[in-house]
Amino acid sequence: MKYQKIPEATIRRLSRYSRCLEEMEESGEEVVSSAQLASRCMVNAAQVRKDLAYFGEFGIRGVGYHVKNLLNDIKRILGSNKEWRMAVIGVGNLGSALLSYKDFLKQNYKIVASFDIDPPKVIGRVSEKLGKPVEIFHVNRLKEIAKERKIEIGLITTPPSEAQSVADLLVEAGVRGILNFAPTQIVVPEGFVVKDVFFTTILDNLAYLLSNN
Amino acid sequence: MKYQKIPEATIRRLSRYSRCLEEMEESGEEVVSSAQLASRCMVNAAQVRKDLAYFGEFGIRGVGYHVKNLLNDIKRILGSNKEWRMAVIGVGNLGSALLSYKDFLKQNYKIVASFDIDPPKVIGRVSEKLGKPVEIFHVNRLKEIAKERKIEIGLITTPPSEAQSVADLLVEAGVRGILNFAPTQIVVPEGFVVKDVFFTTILDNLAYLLSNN
DNA sequence: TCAATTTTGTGACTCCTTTCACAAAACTTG
DNA sequence: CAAGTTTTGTGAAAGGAGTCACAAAATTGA
Repeated sequence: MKYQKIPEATIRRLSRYSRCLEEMEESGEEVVSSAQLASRCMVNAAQVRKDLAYFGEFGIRGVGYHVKNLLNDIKRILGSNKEWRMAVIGVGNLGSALLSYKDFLKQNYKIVASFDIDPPKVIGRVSEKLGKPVEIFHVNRLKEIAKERKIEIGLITTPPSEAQSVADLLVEAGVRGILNFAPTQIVVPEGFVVKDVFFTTILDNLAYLLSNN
Repeated sequence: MKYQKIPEATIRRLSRYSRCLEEMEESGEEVVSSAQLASRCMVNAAQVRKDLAYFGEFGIRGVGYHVKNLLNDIKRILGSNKEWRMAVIGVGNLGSALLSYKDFLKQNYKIVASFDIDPPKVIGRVSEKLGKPVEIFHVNRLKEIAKERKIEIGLITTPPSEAQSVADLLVEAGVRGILNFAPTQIVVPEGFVVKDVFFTTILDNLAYLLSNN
């Protein structure tokens, strides 16, 4: 295998494979072929093999892939085998929903702090939801707490008007990854990564497909 | 302009242009060039023009595009000019956050009903949040209410274990569009459309980028 | 009115992604 | 152990998507 640039789409699919493999592992399946995994993930079997080929050889010809091993390998590739420490900034409706979002716990994504301009307002509701409540700090302590708690990813769930200034704070605090739920484009320096989650963009997509089919 | 298949990516970008144009309209800008719009949306100027060219000619050579007209045209193309009637199924933390999600109101996406297995549990919290509270029905009334209220898009925010059966109900009720927040693959017949919003998939993406840069 | 300027719309090119097709490798069975 | 079967890994082909570069169209100003 020679080195090549890895397509963004490949990474997205790896995450999908990872999820499917987890389900398979839970239901006790030990070996899986590229064709089985592909049909489960709604992709082409050659695609599965090619995606994996970017990173090495993981299968046994004539047999397939060991579910457990492949899952580990994919998680190692994605970097989702380690625990990622996250903070939520903006503890409104969406923010507090994320604080108690169960799928984060199953995967290795852990929210270790949260921030708001008006911290006390929601403490009660959040702590009642979880076994171990996530503390809510005032935003002006973001830099301090982010360093202290080694936060690596920030989830921005503020109103759009505040998103860029929160992003600036995160950058200043050295938080290199941002998941932006605020429906506005934010800009960060080289070396930092922003991924947007814009519900209305996805709805626009759906609306287009529904209008034209 | 001859007919061509329109790339999925083009549709996503149109939604982005739409958002930028809205901001421009609000700030009183009347005319915009492809270069300006492009830099604002972080894409190539030729890309903007090509995306639009799939659907016709909207600009004036030597001048640019009229913000207002272009915005209308794009919304018409996307189908986001009409009001879309939606339902939330699964009124947990995420579901109720969506019920009071402000950006839906600004765009033409309206939640007109919600469903849960245990409807009364959250009524108080939801209704207190909004001017006009969204009613919560028992899931077994989904088909009935969906038809009555002309629901076109369903937002699935149940636990993953229930997602497929909820999708089946939506299909049965003739709800053609599904936005799936439950972290599991769901299957629908030809003619129905599912878009997934998997937070952990996006985090996996982020994790990969952070691990390898 | 006409030359200079601006900016669109688009054919051609390049680059990237997916699919195909088959040799190579491992396992199975008699 | 050898022939048959299965399934991987991968070069080559096909298919899409993004960028470039320029003619065409509109405006401006003298």
